[in-house]
Amino acid sequence: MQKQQYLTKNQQIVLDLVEKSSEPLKAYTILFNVQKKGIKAPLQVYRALDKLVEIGKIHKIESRNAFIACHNSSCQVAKATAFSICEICEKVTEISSAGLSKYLANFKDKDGMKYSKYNLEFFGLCKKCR
Amino acid sequence: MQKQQYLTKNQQIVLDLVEKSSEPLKAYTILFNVQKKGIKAPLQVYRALDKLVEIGKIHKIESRNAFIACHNSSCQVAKATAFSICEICEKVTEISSAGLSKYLANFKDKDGMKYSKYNLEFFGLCKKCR
DNA sequence: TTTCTAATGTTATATTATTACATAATGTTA
DNA sequence: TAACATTATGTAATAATATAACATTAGAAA
Repeated sequence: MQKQQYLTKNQQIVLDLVEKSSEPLKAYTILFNVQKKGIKAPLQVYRALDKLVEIGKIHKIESRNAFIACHNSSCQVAKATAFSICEICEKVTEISSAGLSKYLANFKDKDGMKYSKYNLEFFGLCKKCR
Repeated sequence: MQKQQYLTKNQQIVLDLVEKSSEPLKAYTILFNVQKKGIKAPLQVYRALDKLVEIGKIHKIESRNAFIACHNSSCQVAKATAFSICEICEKVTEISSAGLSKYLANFKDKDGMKYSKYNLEFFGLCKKCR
């Protein structure tokens, strides 16, 4: 097999669910919701999630152990992600700011090291919760 | 009780261990290493960690579920953290860049929202692993 | 067709984190 | 000091998150 061209059945089932959701979903919430589609075990979910993250279709919100669909058409690979997270209602929004991504992509540390990947999570209160 | 002034026994034991470590430690690794000091249960470790994170003495590396001592004297509160993580050797370094922290502290999203807190994790290869 | 690789299915288990409840220690207020 | 409030502790049980191991299947390439 060369590079996988289409999503597999399990990957598509998981992606459909995550895309329909307005909030980040946890792995076991996903599992519960796809059991009627024939996915029975955690590992089947985690494997689909791993692949979907790898190809940039979804992102993991690390501080929440939850997964959200990518809403940034330019994320073909999961390598530069930024989110805002409301500390009250837990609403999560993907930030797409050209300025921010440019700044971070070019950021060099003291040793002049540049990075191939980053994940940024901002916390605060969303409009509604303020 | 007012604001706690000194660390408690368990907090100090956990902090000592994390500060001595050259790499991020996982909660159960900490537990294993402090059992000789009388800490017996996971919860005792997690409670100490929670407090230490809250007061900024340590930080959690979210993508690794591990804890590292703060090496940035200005981190009195855990509200603005940035790390570089080597994807091969897993070395983690806290980044302290005035430029970066200023940029992120002032970052506003499309709605003009500013954030009270952020966590940024950069990934790449460290000097040794390149 | 044979081979290679990726995906699947399944069971079991490892790892990470919290709930619940009882007790002790310390600070606050009357 | 007594009564109280708050924070920390100890302990057992369990919940939530994630992976290992192994057998099988499916599709693409040689």
